[in-house]
This record gives sequence, structure tokens and C-alpha cells, in this order.
Amino acid sequence: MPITNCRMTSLRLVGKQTDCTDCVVQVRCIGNSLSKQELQALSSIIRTVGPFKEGSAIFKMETPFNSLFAIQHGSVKIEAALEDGANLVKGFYFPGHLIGADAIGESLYQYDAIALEPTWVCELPFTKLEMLCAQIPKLQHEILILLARKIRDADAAVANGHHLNAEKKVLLFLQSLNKYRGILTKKDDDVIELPMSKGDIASYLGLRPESLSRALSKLQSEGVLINQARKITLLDLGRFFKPALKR
Amino acid sequence: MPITNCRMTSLRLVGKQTDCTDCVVQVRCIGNSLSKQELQALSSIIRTVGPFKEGSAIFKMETPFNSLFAIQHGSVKIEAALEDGANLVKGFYFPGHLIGADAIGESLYQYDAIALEPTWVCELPFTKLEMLCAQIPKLQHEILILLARKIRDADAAVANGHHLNAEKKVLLFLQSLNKYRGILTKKDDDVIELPMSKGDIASYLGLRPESLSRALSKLQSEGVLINQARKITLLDLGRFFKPALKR
DNA sequence: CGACCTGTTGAACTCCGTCAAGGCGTGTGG
DNA sequence: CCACACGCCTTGACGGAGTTCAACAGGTCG
Repeated sequence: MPITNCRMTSLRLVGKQTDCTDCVVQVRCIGNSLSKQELQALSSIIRTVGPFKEGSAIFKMETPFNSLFAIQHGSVKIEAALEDGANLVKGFYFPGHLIGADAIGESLYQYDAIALEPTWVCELPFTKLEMLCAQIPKLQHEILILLARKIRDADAAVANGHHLNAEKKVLLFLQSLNKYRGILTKKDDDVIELPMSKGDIASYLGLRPESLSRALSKLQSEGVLINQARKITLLDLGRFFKPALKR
Repeated sequence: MPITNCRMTSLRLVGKQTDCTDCVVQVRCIGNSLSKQELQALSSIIRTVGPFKEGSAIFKMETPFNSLFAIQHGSVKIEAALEDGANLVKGFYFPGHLIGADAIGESLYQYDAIALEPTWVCELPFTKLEMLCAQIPKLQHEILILLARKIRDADAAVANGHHLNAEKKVLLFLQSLNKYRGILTKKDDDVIELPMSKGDIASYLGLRPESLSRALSKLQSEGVLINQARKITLLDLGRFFKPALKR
């Protein structure tokens, strides 16, 4: 589960591709520690791309890796096609998140990045970013921290996949989603509007759609949440988690 | 599953802590692209530490994070204690591997690193390494690639955890272990001497020890391998994998 | 020799996957 | 406007892989 503390000032972007070197607020997942001058140097190598409409790809597995992408507005799912044709969803990302970093050192991206709603991203050409890092140690430091966090998140996902049952996986997913979207939208009413399908969530959690559906039904019957199509209301997570994560 | 292409010239280290600035071959997971002069700069900030005897910690969760460690000789398991007291093994690492990188940006290490046999490591003070990276872009590039590979490995572990059954997990583990140790020891006889316990392997694969034992027994009865305490002989992996990884 | 730890084997149970059917909302065409 | 199809989600019944609990074998160390 990708979790960042990054916030992003929401942008009122016009509906066409822009090439703005002036809007320094573009990338808020990196650059927070930089001076104004350094931020301008960063701004000079990046550009805003969008909108990507729902279902369209920001990059695909076959695309040569050249850039990282910071999500500005919208949401993105990362998925890889398995050899048998099934799709495996590897993550969901929101404004302030960086995607594509795990392709560093490879010639191609590792999977497809698909917009879940109208989405704008900020392109960071990797070679230029690297050169800038060499000039700005603070930027290098930020990138290293960001990659390390991605490793920690992936490690945590492995551990959770091993020792949590379906219901706990679902709840952990929902609360991290809510926490994040709470930061973003400042809504604290515990209602989550899902930008992705239940099928995508099931795939991400390593469950069959039927199992996810059953888990949600059971949680609803226990009064933990309310499950309505693409809207989920969290009622009483504390009660559920208090019986202590048994192994 | 950690896989690196790094090779390492095996060192005949004396059994006491050494402080060798001359042995440039110390760290072979990074520095491969550097000039002689740059390698010397790298050597000047690192030092060899060891031996750690079996069961002793190179670092623990409570240890403040200051350094990365490249394994020179021996083997290391990474494990975290869960709140209920159970231990979760998160990885096994061998000469040429780098550990501790996912603590970057945190004040403490994320888990314990325990030697599985007499082990020497090379300590890389992180702050100094960062400063060196700013001076040597090639080194910065290597570090970024190394971190990205760790992300890919962890992502692959998530996917494997989801759609492989116990037997396939075991075989995948064994062959990656064998591949790696083959590179190291130049033995190609497909006999693996396990430095870790079966319990550790089970934990790493997300299985109960009983399930691992059963999987190994079944594979032995099928003629795929021979299971003898801490020695496993791989016989015919090709046959097993040919029926196509069915989801 | 006996205590202990690790690994193995057996039997019963549980959770999730699988297969099948049906409900619901949406879009399309008549 | 309704009829229908289609995709997505839900529900039910069943089976199987892995867990759990228990007993035991084999090695090591006191």
C-alpha cells in the first residue's frame, strides 16, 4: 500500500497539455527541502502532461523507460499482464505519488500505468533528474528517501499478504486509502469514493472478486462498514482491530 | 527473493576486526563502474567488520540507522519480531548483497540482521556515502539502480506470494538460492547447503513449517529433489516447471 | 542417558478458490 | 419508452490447499 506524507496544492489545470515552467508547486513529492532557486532548476526539467482519460495509459510495459511521473490530479492503477492473460494490479496511486521509479536501471517500464479518472501527471526525465541530483545534494537525499520508502511499503505488503486474512487485508486497505484521501480532500467523514473497481481491489489484495465481496458483506453485517457499490463508509474500525491482530 | 548479479572475489579474512582501506575489492555490489581513483575514495569511507558469529546481530531494530552493510563473506537473515512474539523472516542475503537500505530516511533500522554463519560485512556510513555520491555521479547512478532493483524484487515477492502454491514457492526459492550460490561457489552440481533453518525458510515463504515439510516431501516423492536435513539436491526442475505456471 | 530443538507425519478443520447462478445498473437499439 | 444485453458485483454450494493440533523421529548437547 503506497503511503506518503506528501501533500499537494490542488491545481486548476486547463484541459490541455501544458508546459509550465513557472508552477513550482507541480511536484510536491519531491522538492520540499529545496530553495527557491533550486526549485526553479527542478521546474525547468519537468512538464505537466494530461489529461489522461479513464482507462488510458500513462505508460505501458513496452514503453522505453525515460521518465518518472508524479501524479498531480486524478488517480492511477499499476497493473501487469500475466502470461495467462490475467491482469495483476500492483498498486494504486494518488496526487503526490511518484510512479515508474522501479524501472530505474531497466530499459522498459515494468507494467502499465492506467488512469482511473481524468488524470494529470508531471513528467520527470530521469537522466536530467539524475544530473540535477548531482548538483543538489538535498534533492539526491529526497530521492533516496523516496525509493527507500517504496521498499518499505513493498516489504510491508509482503508481510501483510502472508499473515492477514481476507477481512483484515480489506480493512487495512480501506483505512490506508481513507487516511490518504483524507489528507488530500480534508474530508474526515470516513466515506470513501472508490476510483477503482472492486475487481481491481481484489486483484491488488491477492483475492478473488468473490472473496472480496464476501469479506465486505461480512464486515457490513458486523457493523464495521457500509458497502454501497463504489462508496464505502467506515463505521467502527477500532472495534474490529482491537481484538489484536492475531498472528 | 534477493537476486543480484554482483560477484565478489572471496576474501581470506583473518578472524579479527580489520580496518583495511587498501582492499578495494571489499564492496562489489557497488563501485563496479568507478575509476581506480574513485574506488579509492569509496574505500576511504568504508571498513570491514567481523566476524559475526552465528546468531549474532549485525544490527537490530532498536539500532539507530547510520550505515548500510555490504556482505563480504557468510550469510545473513533479516527478520522482524511481530507484536505477538512470532518472528517473520523477510529475506536472506549473501556476499555481494547490500542490507539496511530500506532504513534510509528512518532513524532506526526496520528489523534485525542476524548472521547465519561466521560473517564479515563492509560498513558504508550512509551520510558519507551520500556525500560521495554527489561527487561521483556514476556512484549515485549505481545506488539508484540498486534501490530500484530492491523495489522490483519486493514487488515480485508480493506477486509470487499471491499466485503460487506452496510447492512452486519452494522451488522458486531453491532455484534462486542455487543460482546465486552457484555464481558464488562455482559449484554446478545442484546441491544446496542451506545456511538457514527450514523454519526460517517457511517463515520467509509465508508458510507453516509443517506445510514446507509437506511440500518438500511431495517434491521428493515426485523425483524433483532430494531433501536431506540441511542439504537439498535439485534433480529435475525443468520437468516440474514445464506444465506451465498455472496461475 | 534424558532433555531439547528441529523437522516430519497424521487427522481434522478453516478459509479461500472455483464453479455456477442470479441481481443490479448502464448503455444501446428497437 | 421499454427490451435486451453486457459488465460488475453478489450469493450459494462445493472442494482443495494450507493451517492447526498432536504425536513422534532424529540429532545434538548437557
